[in-house]
Amino acid sequence: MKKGERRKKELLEIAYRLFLQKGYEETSVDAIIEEAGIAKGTYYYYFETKEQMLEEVIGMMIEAETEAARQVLQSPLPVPQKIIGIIASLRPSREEAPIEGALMRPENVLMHRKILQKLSDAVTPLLARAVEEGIAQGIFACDNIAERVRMLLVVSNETFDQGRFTERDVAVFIDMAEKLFGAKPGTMDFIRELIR
Amino acid sequence: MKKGERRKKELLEIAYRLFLQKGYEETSVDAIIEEAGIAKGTYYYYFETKEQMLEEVIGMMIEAETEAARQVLQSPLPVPQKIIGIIASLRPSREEAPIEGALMRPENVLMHRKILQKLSDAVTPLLARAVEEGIAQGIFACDNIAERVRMLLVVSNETFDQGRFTERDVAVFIDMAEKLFGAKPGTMDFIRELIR
Amino acid sequence: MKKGERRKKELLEIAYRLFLQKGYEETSVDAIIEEAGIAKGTYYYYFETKEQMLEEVIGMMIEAETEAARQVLQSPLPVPQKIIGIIASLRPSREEAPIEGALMRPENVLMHRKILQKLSDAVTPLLARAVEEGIAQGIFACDNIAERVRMLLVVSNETFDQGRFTERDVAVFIDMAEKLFGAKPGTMDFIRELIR
Amino acid sequence: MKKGERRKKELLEIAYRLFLQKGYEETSVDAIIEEAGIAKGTYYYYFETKEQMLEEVIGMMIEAETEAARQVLQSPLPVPQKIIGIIASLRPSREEAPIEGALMRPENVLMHRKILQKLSDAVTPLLARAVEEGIAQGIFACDNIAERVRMLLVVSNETFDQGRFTERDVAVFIDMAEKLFGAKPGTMDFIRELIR
DNA sequence: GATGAATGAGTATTCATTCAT
DNA sequence: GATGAATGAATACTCATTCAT
Repeated sequence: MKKGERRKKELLEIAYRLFLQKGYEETSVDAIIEEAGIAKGTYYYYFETKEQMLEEVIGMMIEAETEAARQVLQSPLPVPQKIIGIIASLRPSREEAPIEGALMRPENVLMHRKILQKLSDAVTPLLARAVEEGIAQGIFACDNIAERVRMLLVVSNETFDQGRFTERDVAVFIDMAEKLFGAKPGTMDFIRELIR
Repeated sequence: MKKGERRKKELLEIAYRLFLQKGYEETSVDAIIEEAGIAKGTYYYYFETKEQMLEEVIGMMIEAETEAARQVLQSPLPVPQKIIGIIASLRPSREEAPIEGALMRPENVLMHRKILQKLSDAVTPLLARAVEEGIAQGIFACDNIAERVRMLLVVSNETFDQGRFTERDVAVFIDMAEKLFGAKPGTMDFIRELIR
Repeated sequence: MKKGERRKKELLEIAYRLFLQKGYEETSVDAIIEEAGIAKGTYYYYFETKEQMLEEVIGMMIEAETEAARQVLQSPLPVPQKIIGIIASLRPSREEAPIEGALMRPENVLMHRKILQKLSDAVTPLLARAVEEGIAQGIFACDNIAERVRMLLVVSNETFDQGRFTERDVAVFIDMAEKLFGAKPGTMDFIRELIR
Repeated sequence: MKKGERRKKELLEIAYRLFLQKGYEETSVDAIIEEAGIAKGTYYYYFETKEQMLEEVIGMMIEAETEAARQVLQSPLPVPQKIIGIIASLRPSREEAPIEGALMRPENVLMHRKILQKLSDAVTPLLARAVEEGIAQGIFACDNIAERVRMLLVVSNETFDQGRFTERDVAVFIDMAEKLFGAKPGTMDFIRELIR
């Protein structure tokens, strides 16, 4: 990696952190360059606009997430665990940036949305493959796989991202996940442990 | 209603329209007062801050929506139709403000989110009552009603608000709705017509 | 004149002075507001953009110049004196703002050009009327009056605005002016005194 | 011509084109180097500042124009045709850079002015020689030749550069040109064809 | 109730220039 | 000869909010 590229990645990481902490709109270019200890011009040497930087930040994140998902997919875990594992890994705020609130705070809605959409697009085919695997193994039985996967993602995001969910939410989620994929009751019960 | 109140409501309606058209952040106080034909001072006589106005705009909307939902609930429709009817009425952009895109556009994500959350809070108990009715009638069979209702709302919003959904999305949605509430297959098939 | 209007005119005058001193492009909004002792917002309360302000500055100037020209036209001076008097009054840098160089300096070329064009448009009909008067009196004899007037204006501007002209320039100018309007040699000789 | 010089001339030509297209101020160094496919540093290896480059661009142009004028002067054309020919050749936008508008556009006023001034300085002596020739041939009869030549140049520039002139402008121009040099009426009538 | 003049901190972006390699 | 990363002062413009009248 060349000098310029390293610098750029460094900037992306700083920006990512600031975006999460204060929100994209609320993070000024000034704040970013101060944090990075560079001049205004240097910033604009690497990024054409602030928005373009956001795209790159998101792109970087997506790449990392999907890579992680690919790993899970290739692991020897049982299919249901794979699926839930991948879904669980999609919450960057948990592992990477343990900043309370983070993506769910109103200032971040825009970024959150963008990330979710792209992440969903990238991860859906991976999850679909896992479901097919499950069907082949007789664990699942369903059609319209991609649509079901996407629906599960949506519910998962909305239910768990807020950080505010009850045991009953989990119970319903499990019930729904099983029924979505036509699994036997109890197949997904392990989620209960996972989430706690 | 006194003169001042009327004026205030008028302002709220103008603001609501502008917020939908251009997004909350992108709508300046200047734009609002110009549209309303009033002076800056007058605006701040009625609203402490622009954000407070947003809250009131949302409040006004919620009230209208829940009132509509209450109407549906008291109607003599079959329970499944009631439920779907209420959910369908939650999309303000369709009936109230026929502005294409509107709430789903990125500028509106913030407002969208706020509205959805509050709307969901307000409407969930109404929907829950409908589900209970359905259980009493033997059409549904499930526990954790509130959680299930909320999940359905989430999926509905995410799936249909974007305006971009396929027949397969609808099929999966129907399947899921039936299973969520423990209804017999086919109970919710009427949705297919409704949505077309 | 209301409070706001007075303020606006004051700003226009300050800006005019600064534009002449430093050139339009080189005069920042910051410089103007500092000189005027007002806040950024106040400036933009009165002017939508800096360029719009330039238009207004120019408009103000044109108005003053043409008014002066009208005065000369109504005076009891001999026609040739009227014409030359009006042309002479068109050089704002001389009487109004005795700033050396001023309009002719490269930074001001743009403004200069704009002013000259508009001034020329406004003053040409006045001068044309004077020429017609001269024709009626048998002093002049020519056709295409407007075109001749405009040509005289052009030459006058280019020759005398630079401030660097010789006696021979004056002699040629006089000769040309006489011939342009078909006057007898010597009719315009008084210019020699005027310019010195 | 050495490698370095060739490169420099190439840069000057690119810059000249860009300056005409977008104006000097509006053409950034970045734009120039991108077009030329060189690095920032290389640019500053050849030119100390952007303004100095402008001077060189203009110098290059002047040289080309005066060379053309010299050619006309040595040609066997009748004197009036020589003079008008030279004047006509001074409009670079016509022959050299067929960019509509070009020099007359407000962004270019500065460069235009600089060019005109220098061009005028360089060409005046050549034109003066032509006039002297005309006097020797008995076609012209006048004094203060240099001043008259310069005045003609000024009028020509202002009248024809804008592209917007009427037949009457041409008529007045011809009349004035003849009188300026003391030529017989009709001597310059050929201009009418030339311009059409 | 209503006005509108005034505020000023804040924003993203531009660009000629430098210099170590 | 040539590179390209780095600079930082400068710029026009926005906008929610205040307050004396």
